[in-house]
Amino acid sequence: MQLLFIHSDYIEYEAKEKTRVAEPISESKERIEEVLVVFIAVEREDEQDARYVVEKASEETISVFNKVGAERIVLYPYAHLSAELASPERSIEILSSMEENLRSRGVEVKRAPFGWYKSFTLRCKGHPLSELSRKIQGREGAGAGEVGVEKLSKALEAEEKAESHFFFLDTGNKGGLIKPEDFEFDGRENLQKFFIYESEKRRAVDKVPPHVELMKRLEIADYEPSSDPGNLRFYPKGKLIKALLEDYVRNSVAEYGAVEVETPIMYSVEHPSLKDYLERFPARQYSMAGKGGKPDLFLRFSACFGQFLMSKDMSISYKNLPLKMFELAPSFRKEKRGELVGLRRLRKFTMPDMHTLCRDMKEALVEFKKQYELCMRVLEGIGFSPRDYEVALRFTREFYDGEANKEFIEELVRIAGKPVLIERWDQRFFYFVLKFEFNFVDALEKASALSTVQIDVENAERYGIKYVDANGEEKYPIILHCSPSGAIERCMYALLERAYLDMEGGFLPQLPLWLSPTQLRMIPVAERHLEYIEELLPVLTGIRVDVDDREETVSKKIRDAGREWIPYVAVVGDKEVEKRTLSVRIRERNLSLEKKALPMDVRELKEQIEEAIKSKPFRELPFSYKLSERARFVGG
RNA sequence: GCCGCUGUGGCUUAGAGGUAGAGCGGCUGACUCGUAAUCAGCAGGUCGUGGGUUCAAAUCCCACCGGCGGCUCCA
Repeated sequence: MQLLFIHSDYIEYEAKEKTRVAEPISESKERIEEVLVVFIAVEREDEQDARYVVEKASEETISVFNKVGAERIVLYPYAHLSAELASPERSIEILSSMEENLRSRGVEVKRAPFGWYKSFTLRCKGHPLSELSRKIQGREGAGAGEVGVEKLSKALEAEEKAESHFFFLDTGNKGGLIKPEDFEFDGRENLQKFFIYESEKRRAVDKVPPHVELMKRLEIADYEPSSDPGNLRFYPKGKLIKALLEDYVRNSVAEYGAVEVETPIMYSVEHPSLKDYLERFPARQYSMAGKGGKPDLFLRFSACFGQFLMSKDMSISYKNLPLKMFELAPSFRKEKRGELVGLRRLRKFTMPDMHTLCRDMKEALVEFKKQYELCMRVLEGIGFSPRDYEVALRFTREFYDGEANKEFIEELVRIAGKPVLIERWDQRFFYFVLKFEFNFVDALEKASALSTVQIDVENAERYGIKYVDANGEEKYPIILHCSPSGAIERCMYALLERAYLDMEGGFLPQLPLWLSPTQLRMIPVAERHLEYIEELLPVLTGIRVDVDDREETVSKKIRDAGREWIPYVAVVGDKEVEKRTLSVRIRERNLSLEKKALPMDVRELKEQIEEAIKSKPFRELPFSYKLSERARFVGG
C-alpha cells in the first residue's frame, strides 16, 4: 500500500463522473478543514494480508496525525501512486476497514468516494512534516513478522528535487558554458532538435516511427504477441545483422583491452547491494516468486550487478588497473507500456556493457577520454558519421567547478569537433558525476542514446569492490560504465531510421554493406544461365551472394532486389556468359535516379566488395543461396 | 500505468447494421524471358478474444488482449 500524507489547511473535493468501479455515494461535495489528507493506493500484494496492512497503515497514519497535530483525517483513494493496484472490490473493502480502524481509535475520519473522477483543491501547510510518504508492505511468508514501514529511497527523493540546467559548449569556446538563449543554432538543425527533445521531452507526433514498418518489411524483426510486449522476434536477416553488430562491438572492446565475461541474468532481490537499485525502480523489474521459502528473483536490467559481484570476489592489485570487463548482456527492463516502440525501446534487449575499474579520478578521466574516442570509432565503424549523432555531456556542478575538469570537458568538445549539449546538475542524485552520450535523432525528431560512458563514484563502496595500492592499503576504485554502441537493437533502429531519412532526402535507402544480409544478388535471365553463375560462386567466397532462380521476369527480380535494398545486383544473360562478365547495378547513395548497369569482371567486383567490408566481421548467408528454396517470413 | 486512436486471409487493405471484396504473397499451368510488378486459373477469412444489444453484428455497446500516439519515464 502506498500512502501520501499532506497536512492541509483544507481540502475540497467533488465527485464529478463515475468510472465503472464507482461506489454509491450520498454526498458528492465536501470541504474539510485542518485535515491530514491521506492519498492511498491499495496494491495487489495487500490483498494477501489485508488485515495486517490495514492495521499497520492505520498505526502509521495515527502516528503522523499526532505528530503534525491535525484535527481530522481524510482518506483519499489515489490509484496513481502505484503501478500494481489491487482489484477495485478489495480496495474499497480495505479502505473501509482502514476508515473503521481509525474511527475506533477515536479520530474523526472521512473517506472520499472510490471510483469517481473527482476535482479537488487542497492547501498544504508547508511545514517540514506536512508532506510525507510511506509504503506499507505485507508480511513476507509466515515467519517474518516485522516488515513494516519503509521510507522511499533517498535516491528517489533526491532525484525529485534535483535541478538541472542546459548549456552549449563549442569547440573553440574558452569562455565557458553558453546559455541556450545565447546559442546560435544556424546550420545545426539536428542539435537543435536534440535540444528541444531534451528540454521539452515532448513531441507532437501521431505517426508510427518509420523503422517499425521497415523492420517488418525487410524481415528483420517483428512483434511477438504471445510474449510480453517489447520482447521481439528476430527473423534470419535480423538475427544476422544483430550477430554481426555484436561481433563488431565485441572485437572493438577486445582490441581496447577488455576481457569478456558472462554473468547470470537473474538475481535475488534480497541481496543487500542490489536493494537500493531495486527500490528506485520497483515497477520496472521482471520478477518471479521464489518457491519454497527461496527469495524472489528479478531479471537484470544491465550487466552491472554480475560484474560488480564478480569484481568484489577478485583480488586486484593497483598493477591490474585499469581493469576492463565486458559482457554482451541480454537485459530486461519492464518499461511502461506506452514507452515501447519498435526496436527503439524494448523490454528485452542486448546491451554491450563494459566496466572499467580505475585507481582514482585521474586515471578514470584518462580512460573516460579513451572510451569516448572508442565510442566514436565504434559508431563510425557501424556506419554512422558524426553528423548522425549529437553529443551530450552531463555532469554535476561540483565536478565542473574543478578547474582541471573544465579543461577536460573542453577537450572532449574539441574531440567531438562540433558544439555539444551540456546538462549540469546542481547536485549528484545518482551514482555518477560525469557521463556522456551520443544521441541519434530520428525521423520523428525523437532522440535516443547510443554510446555512453559514466563515471561511477558510488558502487565500488556499495558492492565492496577493492584493490590494493602500492602501499598495501585497500582502496575503492572509480568505476566506468561504458556501452560503446548502446543497445544492439537500438543501433538497428538508428540504421533503419537513417535509411528512411536518406530516402526522404531523395537517396536510395541502404544498410551498410557489411551488414546487408545479401551483399550481391545474381539474376539469371533464363534458366540456362544458372550454370555459369554456379561456376562463379566459388570465386565469391567471403561475400554473401545469392541467386534469384525463381521463375520470374528479369524486371520483377530487379524490383524485388531493390525492395530488399541489395547493394550489388548482377544480371547474367547470353552476353555475359559469352564475354565472361557480369552486368552490375550498384546501389549507391546517390544513384536514386540513374539506373545504370555496368559490365564488370567477377574478380573486380569481388575486390571492390572486399575492400569495402574489410576489417568488419563476416558471417555466411543464414539461408539457402537459392531464392526459390527460401521461405518468406513476412507477408508480402 | 493513465488518456486517445486502432485491430478484416501470411502482408496491405475495401466494406460503417442485411450473403465478407480486392491487390500482393502462396499453389497450378503457360511464357525461357535483358534491368523496378508477364498472363491465366486455384486455394486461403470463426472480421483480435469474450460478453451484450438486435429479427439480423465485421459494423453499435462493454471488458480483455495486441499495436500506435500522448503523458510519464529511460538505472
